[in-house]
Amino acid sequence: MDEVDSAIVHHLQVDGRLSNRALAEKLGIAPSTCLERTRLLHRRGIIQGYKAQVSLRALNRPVQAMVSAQIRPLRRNVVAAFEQSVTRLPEVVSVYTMAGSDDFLVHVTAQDIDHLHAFLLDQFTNRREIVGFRTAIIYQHLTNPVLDPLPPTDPQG
Amino acid sequence: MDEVDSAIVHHLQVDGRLSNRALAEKLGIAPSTCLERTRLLHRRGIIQGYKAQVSLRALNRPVQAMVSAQIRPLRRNVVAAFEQSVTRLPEVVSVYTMAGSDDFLVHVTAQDIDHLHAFLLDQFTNRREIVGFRTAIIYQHLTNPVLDPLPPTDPQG
DNA sequence: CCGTGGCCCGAATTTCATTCGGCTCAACGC
DNA sequence: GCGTTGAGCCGAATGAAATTCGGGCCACGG
Repeated sequence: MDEVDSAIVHHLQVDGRLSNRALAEKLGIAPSTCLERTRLLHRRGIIQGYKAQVSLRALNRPVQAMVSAQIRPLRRNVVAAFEQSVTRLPEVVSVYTMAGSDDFLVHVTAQDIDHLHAFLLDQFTNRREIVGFRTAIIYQHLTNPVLDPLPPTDPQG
Repeated sequence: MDEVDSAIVHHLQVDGRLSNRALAEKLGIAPSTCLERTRLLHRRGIIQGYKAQVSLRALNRPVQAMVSAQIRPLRRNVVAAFEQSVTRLPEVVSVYTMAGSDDFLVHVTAQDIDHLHAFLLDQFTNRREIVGFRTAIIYQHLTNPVLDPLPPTDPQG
């Protein structure tokens, strides 16, 4: 993971369909070298894959909310079952398993407020293990376009 | 946005580097047709781009946290400035602008707990507009691999 | 019945991915 | 000092893919 690797990762985060030749040219290395580097990044699990970014509006999902939930008992199998089943629901974008007063944050999307409400009644109110949840509407979700490696500095410095 | 378009979006969410030929074959259409469809999805803004998925461990960011913050005054320019500047910080993955008791949720990553603490002291404690924030550690972050269009059903049904 | 436009197709061309033999250089042992 | 070894890089050659484009099919409207 030298600086060439970092640059590859950086550029592929900006444009995941960048051609190998174009990438090589950006870095000032030969296409064959670039290909080998990139393949190694895959094999080492540093690049885990590529995904198209899709407009939530176009997917008929303009309403977003964050649901914080507490479940009991907090046993391994209960936690794992909750994570797995909730992640699979089509309305769910992602699930954060948390330390603190909430056990989970669930990012959900829906067609409109009515569907959001129906979803919560069907999927959260009904579950035995959920002892409480709160829903907060998301006005906007901004994402950092690129995550580069953080330098190994001293936190004091 | 017929079912062929949905299938294209679906497959490119699973594998953003799927070749046009392979995609065409999956859908049972000609490569030229598939290319035209896909280009239209780009032009209409339905597919917004492609991003490599990168291991946070490999980027030296094994620690994740969710920071909920309240800012005052809740004026348009203050809100926008906060969103913009925070999203740009390298430790920040994404920023949710919220309705409810918290104004923002900020997903942050750091090398370790010490760096997380230093980051919060530097970037949150110092800001005038932040009147309070709480930090919760994220044990795990699961993501739904695919977001398909939600059907236009009745929420009661 | 006869355009017209939307959508699709397949062949041709250009560009790209991938392979592979060879080069350089630094580290190592003798 | 000197040969060996291995890692990493390069560029030409080959095969595959992206892209273009002329044309076919079909539903629709006059």
